[in-house]
Amino acid sequence: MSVVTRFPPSPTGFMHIGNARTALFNWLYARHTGGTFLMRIEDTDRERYSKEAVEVILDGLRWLELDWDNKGEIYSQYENRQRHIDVANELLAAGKAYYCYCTPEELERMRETARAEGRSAVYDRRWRDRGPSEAPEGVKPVVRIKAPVDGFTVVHDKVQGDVKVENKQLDDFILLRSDGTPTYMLSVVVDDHDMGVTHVLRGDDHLNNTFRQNVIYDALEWEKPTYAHLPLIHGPDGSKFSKRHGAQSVAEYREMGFLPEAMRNYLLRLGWSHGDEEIIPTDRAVELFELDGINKAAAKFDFAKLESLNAHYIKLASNERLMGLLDTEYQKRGLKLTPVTLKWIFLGLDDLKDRAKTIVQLADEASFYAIAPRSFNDKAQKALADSAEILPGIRTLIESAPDFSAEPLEQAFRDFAARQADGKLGKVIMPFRAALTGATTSPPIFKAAEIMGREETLARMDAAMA
RNA sequence: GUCCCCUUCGUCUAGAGGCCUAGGACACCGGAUUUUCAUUCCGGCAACACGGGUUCGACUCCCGUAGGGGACGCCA
Repeated sequence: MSVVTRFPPSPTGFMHIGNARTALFNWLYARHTGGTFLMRIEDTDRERYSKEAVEVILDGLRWLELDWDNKGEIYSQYENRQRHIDVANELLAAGKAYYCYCTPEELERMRETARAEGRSAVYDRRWRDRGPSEAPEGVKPVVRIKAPVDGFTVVHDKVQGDVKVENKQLDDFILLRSDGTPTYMLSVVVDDHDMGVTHVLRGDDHLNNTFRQNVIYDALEWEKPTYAHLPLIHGPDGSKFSKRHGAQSVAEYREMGFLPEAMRNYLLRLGWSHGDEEIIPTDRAVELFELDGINKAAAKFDFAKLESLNAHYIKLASNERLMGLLDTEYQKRGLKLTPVTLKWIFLGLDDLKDRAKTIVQLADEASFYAIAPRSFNDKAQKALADSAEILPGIRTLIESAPDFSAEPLEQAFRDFAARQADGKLGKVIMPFRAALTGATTSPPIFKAAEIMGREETLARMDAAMA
């Protein structure tokens, strides 16, 4: 039987990093097995629903390059609501579900009692065996399922193993609300069944729900999917990953200059492993991804490791792609690139990309090509001042160099340093670097000079000396 | 409170009873390379939560304790 997985986010307005990993795992498993990866939006909560919120999720998925099948169609839980209602009515007709006329106040009291008595099940099943003839006037009932009262239920989970819970911990939960709309618990089961989902990979926080969902599967005599509950991602301090830990949504990571393939590699290794392999590009991940490589314990998010992976993938990225990324980054900054500066950056990229951990950093480091320094930082000023007396000599060097390319230029500087600066290379190179970039750190400076050419180099030198 | 899950270096993890003197990666510290900063390369520091069992032998199996997390909605 072919594998069918699914990713069912609710449109909350942003794509949480944990959800992104869930999507990745579902996608990988489908791709690995040659199965199908489906997309469904859990949009039954109409108050929260908006088209924009859905788009945000889809954008996140597209950015991560996790494509879904079924010709790109997206299932809508809301659109299937009639089917969910029909199923509930079937259960009602079969005597496997019943109307419950409890008021919210009654329920609240039951909750208090349950808690006081140290029970986890809340509802006391008072309407389970009463007929609708006893129904109070004017109360709209909910539909509840008849869950097993005795014994225990076991969930066979691919990650957590066999998890056993006593049935008395569960109560007769709601299928249809008093306004007739289906609850999440019912809808997931029906949709998963109708979509032919064979493997449910989702966050650990759903493990408890699984017991309830299985009650529905059993009542309907449907075959249950294979479950794999993924451990959660925690913040660096071990608590739930929240705003104060930094970026929560994939969109923010994109903003910060992370590459999607780096995100995928990092997220994959957060909770999944294959021996000692660390650098796992996506095609390799598809080849290797098995459920038994999933770890059971929650993992803490580590920005430093993400950055190091990102640096790795930046080095691998083509200069053409990097140019595109830089272009959008500079647009955000309102910095306009001319055909000339564009070319300079492109030529400088081989040196630049070895140094950056993020696209944002890359843009920072490349920006001296785009704009001549308008000011000099403290260290640069000092370098310029310390070498004030030999600045004219450096200028002449630039002006008269017979071959304005990196190596001969460097040789000329070395010779000059030997003659005019007691052999101290730094004394001539640092002010030169400062003049060209406005800073005392930069990519190899003679290469940069070669790229910008004699004219620009001279102009910057003059500006620095002014 | 009740139920469920988890626990190896600071972090992500390898480890399926002897292969473990517990391995790798990131971070950190040192060194080499280098015109700067990086990169790269070499080296170092650093962990089986605790207590009981089982076994000839336990990081690996069992029980308990502690700590962490999750779930207990007419939300999803």
